[in-house]
Amino acid sequence: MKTSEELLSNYGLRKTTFRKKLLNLFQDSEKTLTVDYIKKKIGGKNDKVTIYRALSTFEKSGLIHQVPDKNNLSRYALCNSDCKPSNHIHHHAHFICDYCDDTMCMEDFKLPKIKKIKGFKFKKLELIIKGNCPKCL
Amino acid sequence: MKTSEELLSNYGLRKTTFRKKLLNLFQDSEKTLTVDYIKKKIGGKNDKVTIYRALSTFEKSGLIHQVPDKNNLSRYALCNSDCKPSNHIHHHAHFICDYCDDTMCMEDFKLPKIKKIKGFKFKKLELIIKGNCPKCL
DNA sequence: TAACTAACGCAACTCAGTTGCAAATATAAA
DNA sequence: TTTATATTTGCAACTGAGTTGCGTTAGTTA
Repeated sequence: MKTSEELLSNYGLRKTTFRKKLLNLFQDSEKTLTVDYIKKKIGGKNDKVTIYRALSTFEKSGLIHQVPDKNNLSRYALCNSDCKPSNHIHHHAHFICDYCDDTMCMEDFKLPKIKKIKGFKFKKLELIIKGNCPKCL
Repeated sequence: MKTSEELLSNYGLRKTTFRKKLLNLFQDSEKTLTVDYIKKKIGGKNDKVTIYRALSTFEKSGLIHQVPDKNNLSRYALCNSDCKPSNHIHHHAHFICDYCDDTMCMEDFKLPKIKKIKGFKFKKLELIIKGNCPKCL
C-alpha cells in the first residue's frame, strides 16, 4: 500500500499535516467514515470545515468516494487506484446496516449491466443493499 | 385508479382535506415529489410540518416510498397497490437526472438477484441510475 | 529565504427536517 | 344529531449537517 504522502503527491495535492492524518485514517479503516468519526479521531483543533473541505478535495481528485448512510447522510471510503477526477466510477455495491448504520463497500457485488433507453443518458449506477451486518445479527 | 378517499380508507387513514389533496397530487404526477413542490402546489396555509408528517404517515402505511435526489434530499413517489406496512418493497430502479434533479421510478428495470453472504442479512435493494433525462439532453 | 498560493480556523449562516404543545377537525359512540 | 375521544394540524422554536467569507497559517516554488 502506498503511503499517504505518496498518494497525495500522485494526486497532485498538498501534503498538509491534516490531510496525511485523514488519509491514514481511511487506510486504517475497513469501513466508510463519517465526518463525526473523523472529528473524534483526528479532530483536535481541526475544525469541521477543514474536514468537509478536505473530503471534498479528495473526492474531486478521485481519492475517495461518497456513500449515503441509512439517513442519507454522507460517508466516505477510499477508492481503488484506478479512480481519477475524469474517471471516478465504482463497480461495487454498498451495504448499509440499518441497525448500527455501518456502511461498507462490497467489492464482491458487481453492478448489473443496464440496457439503454431511448431519450435517456445513463452515466452512473449505484447499488445499495440494506440489511444487517454480522456484528448486529 | 382508486380515488384518494378510497385509498385512504383502504389504508386505514383519516380522510382529512390535506391528505386528500396530497394524495391527488401524487396521483396526478409522473415524477417523484419534493416537500418544496408540494408546498407550492397545495401549501396554502398548510405548514411544512404538516407535509412532513403526512408523508411520514403515508410512507409507514405503504402508500408512498422515499427516493433520494442528487443531493440526497428526500423525494416521494406513489407505491404500487401491493405495498403494505409489512411488505413495503420496490422492485424497480430509480433514475436521477443530475441536471434538472428530476427523479423518477423506472419500472422497466428490475433489481438484480443478490447472492447470499455468510454473516449478513440482506433486506432491501436499491438501484439508482444517474444521468440525464430526455428533457435535459 | 522570500514570495506566492493553497489550506486552515473561526464565526456566522443556511436550510432540511424535527419536537412540543395548544387549537382544530375527523371519527365513533350515544 | 350531538357529544366524547383520538388524531391531525399550525405555530414557534429548535437541531444538526453542511456552507460561506475572510483573515491567518503553512506548504511549495523560485
